[in-house]
Amino acid sequence: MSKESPALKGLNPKQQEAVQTIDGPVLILAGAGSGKTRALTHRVAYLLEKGVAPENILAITFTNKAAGEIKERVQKLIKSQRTPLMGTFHSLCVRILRMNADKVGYGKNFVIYDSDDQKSLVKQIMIEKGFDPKKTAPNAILGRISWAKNKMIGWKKFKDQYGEEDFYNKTVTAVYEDYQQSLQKFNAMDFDDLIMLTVQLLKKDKNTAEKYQKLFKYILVDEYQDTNMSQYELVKILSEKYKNLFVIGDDYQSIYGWRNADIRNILNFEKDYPNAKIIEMTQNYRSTKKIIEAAQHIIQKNEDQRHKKLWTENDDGQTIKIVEVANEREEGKYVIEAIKKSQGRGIKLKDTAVLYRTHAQSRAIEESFLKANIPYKIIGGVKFYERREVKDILAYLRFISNPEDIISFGRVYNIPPRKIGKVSYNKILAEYQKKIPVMQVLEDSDYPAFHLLHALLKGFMTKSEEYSVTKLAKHILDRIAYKEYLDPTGKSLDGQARWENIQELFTVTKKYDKEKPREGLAKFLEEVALIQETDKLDKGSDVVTLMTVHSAKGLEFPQIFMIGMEEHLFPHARSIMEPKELAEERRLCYVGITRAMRDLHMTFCRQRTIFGSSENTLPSRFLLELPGHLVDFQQDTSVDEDDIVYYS
DNA sequence: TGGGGGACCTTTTTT
DNA sequence: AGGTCCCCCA
Repeated sequence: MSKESPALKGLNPKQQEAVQTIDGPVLILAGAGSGKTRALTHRVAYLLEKGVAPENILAITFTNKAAGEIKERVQKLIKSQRTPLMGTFHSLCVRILRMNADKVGYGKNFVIYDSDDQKSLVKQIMIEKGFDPKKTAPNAILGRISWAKNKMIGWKKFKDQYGEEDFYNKTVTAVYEDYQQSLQKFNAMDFDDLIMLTVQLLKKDKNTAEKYQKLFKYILVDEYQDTNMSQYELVKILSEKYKNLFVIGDDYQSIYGWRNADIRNILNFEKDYPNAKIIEMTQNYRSTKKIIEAAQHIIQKNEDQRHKKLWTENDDGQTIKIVEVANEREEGKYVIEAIKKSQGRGIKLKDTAVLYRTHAQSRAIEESFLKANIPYKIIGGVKFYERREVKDILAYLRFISNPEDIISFGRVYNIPPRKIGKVSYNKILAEYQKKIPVMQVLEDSDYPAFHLLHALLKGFMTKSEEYSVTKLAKHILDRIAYKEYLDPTGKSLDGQARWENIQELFTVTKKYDKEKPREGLAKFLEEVALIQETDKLDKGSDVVTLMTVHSAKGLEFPQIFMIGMEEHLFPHARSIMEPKELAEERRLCYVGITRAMRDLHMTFCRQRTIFGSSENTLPSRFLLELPGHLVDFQQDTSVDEDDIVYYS
């Protein structure tokens, strides 16, 4: 080990190899807790140390938070004025597209639609085209469109390939075309477009492609097992010139197949990049031997994986607690009691996370925490940026930023109520189809309510040229009397909470107040569109974290509770029929178990309330697979007094 | 026009 | 059980 190199300090031999192999394609198979982030960070530092210019390094991570952390840690290792470009696939693509929007037929101030916006647009199109959104779920259509985009199949190609198939595909074909053209007309992109359009751009325009290929001499991709085909293509094109491509991941932790991630990207890496170097990192630094062994038991049943064995020098540790309870309330009680006991052993609340398979489980467990007065935070669920009040104000800002955005207008026109109903809105929509801008329609109308709205919005647009984002947002709230709209009496708890959410939004807008007004607004809207829930997770406050297993990926906690370990819930009912999906549930379970450093509790209920009615349940097959010497089974026979339990 | 009330449908995971 | 959608009345 070179003493001079801080980038190589404190690494095991495998990690050192990963850091030092800088030329050509490299695949790191990094088991859970094997120091993946560490290897990535040190590799960036090592490149800088070797004199590679920061702008020639591109690091793609799964979340913006991960990017931020790596940035921070790199700076601790090596002092550099400029930092390499680090971010998610989506943020990288936005960056490229902002500079080249005209080349793909968009204006450079395009907006990004979230799933809500997508859904309203699809619904609108379905109705126009005479499809019944109740018969064919808009989400199903969107799922198919997303699938196509992830496979780089645009609407024309989709029409050629699937346009004549079954009714479902015919519907998708019809909607897809309109959907895509509407997006372009609105100057809006959905998440999948960001990647697809970037790849299309680079394929079409060799000069642009070459520019980025020359720029990104060293490319690093984290969580490679969760990349989809369009992302795979993007990476392939960008790395074509220098082929200094470093990917890191773990096929055991591939849990985004439903989002069209393709596990074959990691399984076939050396086929795609023939002289690739492959390094396995299998020493785990996170968990006890028992936890590792349990995880290994779960995962080894999967075929079609790169079989590797995780090992650790850590202690044996405690046995895993498996707990049977009567129902969700008892489950909550068990979790609370166990947490209280663990506090006695010096485990802090922030050292603990409760993981569940579905968001629907969060409500019951949340109630237990409320009742016990133990502070907690929930990651995900109804996300901050999807809350009604936040979306309302964002819709105003988005429409001001981009008056073509009729979906945002659809949110704005009658909030708060100003006597413009669906009928009037449809008139505007009809005019809009004839390519008359919304603002024009409002102005030309002889309906007074339209004039008022026009004046209001026009005023906002003028102010947006001179006001900072915060000032503009406050101005809007003030002018539309939003606070009064939320809570006319000032007494409802709900209204207060909503108003507080809006106040919280200002902590984000403030970051952009120093920018030029319009630019600050655009940047703010962009951050909001791409932010992730786990990005907000800060280690500061001493509270228990509640989240789905998916959200827990990449995190670790001394104490983990996996609740609802029941058949049909985990593995989920929707996955049981399909071996591929079942394999993914298994990997998800593996991810959950390997989040735990020392203590792991897994609970299951005999009965669970599903859609309001109580159903009998069976323990998860995953629990039954754990060998006896690793687990400590505990049956909680106490029941609520009015619960009668039948259990066979 | 919009709010209230009832029917009905929902729950997988999210950038 | 809870949210959403739709219809009808004021």
